[in-house]
Amino acid sequence: MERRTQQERRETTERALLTATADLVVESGLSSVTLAEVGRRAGYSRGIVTHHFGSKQALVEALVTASQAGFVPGLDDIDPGPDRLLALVEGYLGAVDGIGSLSRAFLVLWAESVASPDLGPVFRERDALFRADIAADVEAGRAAGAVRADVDPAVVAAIVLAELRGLALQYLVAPDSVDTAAAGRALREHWRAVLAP
Amino acid sequence: MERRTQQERRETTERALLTATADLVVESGLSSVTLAEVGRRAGYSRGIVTHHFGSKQALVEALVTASQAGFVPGLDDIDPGPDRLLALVEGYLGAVDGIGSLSRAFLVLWAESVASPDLGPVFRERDALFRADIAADVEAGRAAGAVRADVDPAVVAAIVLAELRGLALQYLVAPDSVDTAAAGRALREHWRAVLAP
Amino acid sequence: MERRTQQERRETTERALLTATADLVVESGLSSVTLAEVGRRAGYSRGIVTHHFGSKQALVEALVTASQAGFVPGLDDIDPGPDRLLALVEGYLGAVDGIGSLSRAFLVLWAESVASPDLGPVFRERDALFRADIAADVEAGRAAGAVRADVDPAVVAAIVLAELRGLALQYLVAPDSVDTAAAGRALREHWRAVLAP
Amino acid sequence: MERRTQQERRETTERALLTATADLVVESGLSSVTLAEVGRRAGYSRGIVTHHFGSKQALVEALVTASQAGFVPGLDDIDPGPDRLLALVEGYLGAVDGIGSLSRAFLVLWAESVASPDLGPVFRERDALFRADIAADVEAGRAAGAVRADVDPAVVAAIVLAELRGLALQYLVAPDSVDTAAAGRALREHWRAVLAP
DNA sequence: TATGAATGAGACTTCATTCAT
DNA sequence: AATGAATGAAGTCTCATTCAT
Repeated sequence: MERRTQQERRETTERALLTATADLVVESGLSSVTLAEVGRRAGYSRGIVTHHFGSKQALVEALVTASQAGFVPGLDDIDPGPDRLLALVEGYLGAVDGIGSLSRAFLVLWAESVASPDLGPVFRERDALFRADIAADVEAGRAAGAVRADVDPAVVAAIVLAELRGLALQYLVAPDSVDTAAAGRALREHWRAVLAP
Repeated sequence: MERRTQQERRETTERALLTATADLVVESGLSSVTLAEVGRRAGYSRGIVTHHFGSKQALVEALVTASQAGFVPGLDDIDPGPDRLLALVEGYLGAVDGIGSLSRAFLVLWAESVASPDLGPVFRERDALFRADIAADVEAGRAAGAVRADVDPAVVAAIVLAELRGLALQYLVAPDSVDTAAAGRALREHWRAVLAP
Repeated sequence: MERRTQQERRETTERALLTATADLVVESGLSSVTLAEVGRRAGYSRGIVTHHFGSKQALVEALVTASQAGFVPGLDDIDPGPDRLLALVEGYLGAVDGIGSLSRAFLVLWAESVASPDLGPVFRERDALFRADIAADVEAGRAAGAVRADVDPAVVAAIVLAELRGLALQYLVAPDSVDTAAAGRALREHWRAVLAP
Repeated sequence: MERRTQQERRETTERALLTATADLVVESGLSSVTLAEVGRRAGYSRGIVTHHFGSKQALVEALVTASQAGFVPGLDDIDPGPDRLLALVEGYLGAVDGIGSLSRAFLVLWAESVASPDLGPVFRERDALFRADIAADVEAGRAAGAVRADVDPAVVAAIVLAELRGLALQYLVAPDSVDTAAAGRALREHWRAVLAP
């Protein structure tokens, strides 16, 4: 046992608890995760979660926050427009098979949020932001003449969101059933062709 | 009050219980549905569900079975091939805004099955069948020269499944956020263009 | 086991639960009463209290209500005035050594309500009513010339309340330390002498 | 910041902790006082109480001891007899509205001790001493011919204890409901009249 | 001296299930 | 067929206590 400051101990423990929670969420869903099991999985006691987060609700909120990091690096460096959309599609699906616990948990929580009064609002808002970004890409393309005038940005946004989350979930629950990288390349071509003037 | 046979009374009650369960699943998710609440919502007492179905597990299984009816009528009359795929895409998304309680519950259960050891296998299998049907359409089209040779049927199947379920769920949780009928028409055009030789 | 209606079963059980709760409150105080122990003491299971009352709070409220019956019979037949006050004092203290579980629990709850945000308001209100009744007796006596003009009804009321509850509690916690019947007779004489014009 | 010895710092902290405990006891009762809240209220951390007192039990014992100081100054200078009793009654009730945290906590603890296996014995013993003092005053008066022969010292003692504690508690929970100073003067007159030969 | 991380016993509550009515 | 009384397993949360910093 090394000497560590209280601050370090706290951070180490909380990270371990979030990771354990993420793993359990992916394995069996949020509602069947128990605080005792999270503590045990993280290598601590039954009461550790309450000690650190105060309640299950607060643990889940911390997990949602921690899991929200987008997993396409470098995307923010690209200006809004069709190229950014194409990079997002291929990048997202290309990264799916290497994502960590937290990102896997994000996908599961997104699915479970569909009928959850607690999670619902959070993910509704996040989906709206996601769609707004994509719609902005389409709008920018139309304004620059790089995208056909008759495509509806809102419809494109909804379809892309459906494709990315839907494929990622299929891969998550049955990795052998779908080649996400190939799907990413295919979708890049689709959208390139469909959006081109 | 008409006279009815015992059989009829039983069926009426069970249908009411399944509908009540479906509504509750859509409202707040399967895990927060309680047998007492199902009975109350259906207009009966706390014990009615156990009396009819024996256990919660049996109720859920009955709901899953009852909710599985595909909601694109007439699809079985079309021969496998790209036309059937196009009809499915447009028909599915065109029907989304009019589906009943049971079909809405199916979508929610599908989402919740992602991390559920109980529901998971059932929906995994159903997804596989869905993809197989779509892949068969693509294969048939390739064999007949009506589809480009370089499209991968499995990739198309996974993408279409993602699009349909993903858009339906977006509509379910936020009806104002997506125009499913427009998305259906757009996707029909996409696939027509992408699959054409 | 006799046959009984559901209604009878429910009433029998609830009465048993309230009595068990009262006994436990007298023995060790409200805050150390557990629902499991109440169930066990009443001859039922751990979960029976929640089944019948829904929560500990509701059980306590039911106990407070059930324990509030005044324990001086026939007092309501006497008109307001000093005679009623004298009858109350002697009757109350004469009855103390024969009171049942519920009335004993009432005394304990009154004592515990002193610093309890939950019980406090209920007993504050009840004390106010008690004092109002006594003050009314004094007022009526003054109006009729049967009580000295210079006694303050509010002061008398507060003192009588203090005497009755204070003596009853002393008897409850240490029956050998105080002869409540003798105290009742003595107080009757005190008040007769003090109130007389 | 003055320099102080370790001893002084320790005493300052412990006094702050006892005062904080007393305030919390008055506000919401002993059983809902938590060590963490005591520490916080006193301006320290969660662990401070354990650090100084070792356990909750020890804290409570220290509070009971510290709160026991009688609050009628000068009483010990009067010889046993009816005059001392009269001075006690009027002095006690005259001082009630100015007592500090610790004395308020004493009253609350006395009430809560009614059904507390822990506190009970301590306060039983203290009540017995209190009654013995009063009974001694009555006895002394009878021996000196200053008190009627037919009064029972034990009965007087129990009644006086009931009156003082009962009125003090009424004032504590509802200061507007009782004028303790007026009650003190009234009771002094009562007892003077009742005890006189 | 003081803080606060970690533990675990024990409480309340929910809820599927069993069974008498 | 239907009700609802009773059970008990399992979860969340509180909190005194121990111990590292």
